[in-house]
Amino acid sequence: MDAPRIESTLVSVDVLTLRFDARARTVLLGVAPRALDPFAGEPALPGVLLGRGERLRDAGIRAVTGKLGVAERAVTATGQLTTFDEPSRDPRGPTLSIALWATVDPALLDDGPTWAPLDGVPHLAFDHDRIVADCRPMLADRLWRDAAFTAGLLGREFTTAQALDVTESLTGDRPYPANLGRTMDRVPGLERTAQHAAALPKGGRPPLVWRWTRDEAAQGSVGR
Amino acid sequence: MDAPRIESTLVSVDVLTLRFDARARTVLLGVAPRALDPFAGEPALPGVLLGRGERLRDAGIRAVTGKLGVAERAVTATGQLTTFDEPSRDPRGPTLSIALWATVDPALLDDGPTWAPLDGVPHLAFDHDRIVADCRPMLADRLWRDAAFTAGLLGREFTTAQALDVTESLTGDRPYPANLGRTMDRVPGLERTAQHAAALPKGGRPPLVWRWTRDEAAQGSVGR
DNA sequence: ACAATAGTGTCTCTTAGACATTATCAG
DNA sequence: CTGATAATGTCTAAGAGACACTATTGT
Repeated sequence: MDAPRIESTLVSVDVLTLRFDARARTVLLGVAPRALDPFAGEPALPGVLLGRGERLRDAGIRAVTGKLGVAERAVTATGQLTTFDEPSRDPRGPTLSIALWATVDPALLDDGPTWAPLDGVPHLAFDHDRIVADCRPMLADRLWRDAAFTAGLLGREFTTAQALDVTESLTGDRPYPANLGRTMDRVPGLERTAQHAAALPKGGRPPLVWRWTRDEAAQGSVGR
Repeated sequence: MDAPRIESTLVSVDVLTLRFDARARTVLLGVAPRALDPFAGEPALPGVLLGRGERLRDAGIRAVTGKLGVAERAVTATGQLTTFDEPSRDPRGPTLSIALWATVDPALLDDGPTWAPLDGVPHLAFDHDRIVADCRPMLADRLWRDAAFTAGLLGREFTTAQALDVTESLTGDRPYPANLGRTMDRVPGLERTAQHAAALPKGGRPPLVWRWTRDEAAQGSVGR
């Protein structure tokens, strides 16, 4: 390697980990208290330094598994958001932060990490408040337009009611069911089945089931 | 700095530099033959290694001024696209490439660099063919939605005909003038004036002039 | 029957797309 | 006047948004 070393910039990967809590009917963001200084004990996005030759996706999974305690197989999809480059964003020295998103399957979760509702994320270490604020519209924009993201968040099968809940969590307002149904009808690879899920314990008409025809999970393109 | 050095990944910045050629009625991409190995002599996107603590925008300007010979004040706007992380994309070793866009004012250009029409970019060094292919839709998507990008490309004032040319170059098909006019009417900060520009030497009705009310150039947000 | 939840038909308004027509220049 | 270029009125189709109404459950 003939390239400079000392002068090269460090690269970290910070992950906005999303999980849909069907019972609470909201999308949660994974945050973990920092183990080390700086900001020891304060909540932060899970992040790691990118290893030499490491893929962004691999580093992201390393962050999510290591700092959130999520099993690797629970990570259903990942993708890239944007890069933050303020030299002073890390007190240890100039460090690039490449923000990624990841979706996890709630069924495969151990307990332990902290999950905060997307509205109501606590104050975070570093510039992570800004990262969350800047990236939130990008996440909302991905819903129903990025199949890997949507499938990763909602799972292989889901009901119309869950789709409504996720949409409300991400975009901030709840669509009319008929309109969301039309939107979903136009999503490639998503199919409206004739099945109905079980009704809620409180009663009410059982909701319809939607299913991905292709395997939309396990894509999570990073870097294209 | 307590962070690892040898193991840190190198970061380069590669710039898709766009310039509108009003006479040729197309958008051109700046490419420069590489001075050094690898790929010496082959055309490539202008790129530099990111310095420690350097902002992405500054590195991008360094690449454009250094490798394309464009004056710094000719760079009207810059922004971020996406990051490419294949470890083998640079034969010298694993190097991240953060793709940026930059727009330059054609009036402030020296000659020398090579400009290729967006359709008809030659084969480029490294994985730059793929970078161009992947980023082109992102550029088309920015037009009329990112005021800094659009103003950077078209300048402070421009005609409807030029807007049609730029749209055709970026998106691949030419909108109907009436429809593009309605699109532009809805762009915040863009105003339809009553002035007409000079007609072409060949004759024809003189086109209308559009003007940015706010100073939309010189924004070029990178990293937000 | 009633409360709770979900699905659907349909009306309106906005936007996108497509032309045909009209307007203004040089020669 | 003719050829060239540009602007605009308008028709149609598609999509977004908003409700009202119907359907299916548990108690």
